[in-house]
Amino acid sequence: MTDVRVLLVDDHPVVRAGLRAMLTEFDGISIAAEAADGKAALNELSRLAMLGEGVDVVLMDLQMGAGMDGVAATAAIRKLAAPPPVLILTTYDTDADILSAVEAGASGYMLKDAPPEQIRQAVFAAAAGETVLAPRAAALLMKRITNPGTSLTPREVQLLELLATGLSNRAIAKQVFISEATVKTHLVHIYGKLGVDNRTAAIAAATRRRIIRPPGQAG
Amino acid sequence: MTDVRVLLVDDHPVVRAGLRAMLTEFDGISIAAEAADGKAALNELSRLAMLGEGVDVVLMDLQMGAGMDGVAATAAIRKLAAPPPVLILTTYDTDADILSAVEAGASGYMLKDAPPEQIRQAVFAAAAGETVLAPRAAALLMKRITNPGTSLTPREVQLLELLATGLSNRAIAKQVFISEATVKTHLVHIYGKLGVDNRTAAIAAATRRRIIRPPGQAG
DNA sequence: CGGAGGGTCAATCAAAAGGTTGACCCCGGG
DNA sequence: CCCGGGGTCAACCTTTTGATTGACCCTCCG
Repeated sequence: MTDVRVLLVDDHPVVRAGLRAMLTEFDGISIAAEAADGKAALNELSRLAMLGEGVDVVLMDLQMGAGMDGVAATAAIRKLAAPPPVLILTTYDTDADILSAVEAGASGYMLKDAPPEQIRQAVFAAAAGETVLAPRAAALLMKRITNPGTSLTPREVQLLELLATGLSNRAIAKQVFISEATVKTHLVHIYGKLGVDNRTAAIAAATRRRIIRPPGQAG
Repeated sequence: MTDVRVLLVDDHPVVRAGLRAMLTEFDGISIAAEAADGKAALNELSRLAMLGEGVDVVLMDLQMGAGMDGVAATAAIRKLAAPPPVLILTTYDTDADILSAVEAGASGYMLKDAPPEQIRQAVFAAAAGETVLAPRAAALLMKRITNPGTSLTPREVQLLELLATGLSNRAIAKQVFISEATVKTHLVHIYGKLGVDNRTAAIAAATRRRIIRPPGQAG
């Protein structure tokens, strides 16, 4: 049986070097190519396809500073003709990260602090078409299925965004042409869903779960 | 001339492997040991010292999930008898990270997305007792010197960080062992310096100016 | 048709945050 | 030596926020 051919996608040269060193030490795994962002990954895939060299697993970081991010890249890869499984290997295990990765079609979700042996097993499992999830990722998905009623409505997300810009309840009310009382009602719902009890904690929680962009970030 | 002996401190096996692979490829650098957190780093230093094997540079990550974090570890190392220079190699370049690292006695501050050649040069520079700073870190420190009046004090930055995690004034007070009154005093100063009038706006302003990392991001 | 869920608003009370003033300590530099 | 900046704390008061309850109006869907 030939090696499992892996495409590394990570914007940090250090991390790529680490994965390369780690994975090439294992029998049965070889690095087909590397890419620093999502676009480069797609380029590599098509380049390798033209050479007749398949990729068995894409090892993808979610957080990438510039260019196409991991979620977009995963979604794009899954739209290819014969898409290889995408195994997410990232630093954070937040709800939004996990959910958006799974939604985008990832075959697995592992954390970078996992021991090498676990990463090795995950690569083989993904190559074999199996799904591999870090414990927290698995737990989250279970919880989502059993208890789907906890997601924020578009309106709540909108208020959350305004909240994060530093506006007061009154200012938010004026901004969206509702009363301050209604703003309060929404905030209570938001706090409940996020499991917090004040606005700054809501911003922190929503930012961490990538429900909203970090305050003050353009876009 | 013998190799520059480096102690790697990072909680991610992948990153350690990457740095090891990257650095050992350069002439004149060898890896003395590795550690997954601050405590382990101190242990390694004392172990190597007993063997008569010095360490020329400690390459330290700031963000480490469990155990002693990078700042505490740096401070602890600088208190040793013949402390090796500590070169911070981290993901973020916020004011808070930079300032606390420099205060703790770091000899340099580099970002993980720096090209390998820059990291190599930084290691040699640190080993030679020089100070190496990423552009943003250098700019921040220059600004501190030329214009200290309008910038936040370390204490204020510290409170700002806690603020951004969603803590109440009382919770912040307990966290840093001061009274709630003092927290309020600091916040008033912070609002004045940032030109805002409430805590959420302060978080937004501080995040936008990269004084603090976005709320909820690991650190 | 009749809920269910989302959005709107109000009244009320309790808690937290914000603004102001004044005070004390410590340290480093003119 | 004294002054200023940073850090600490207190008392007081105003404003904002949070919690609770109850209500009305939509629209979508079984």
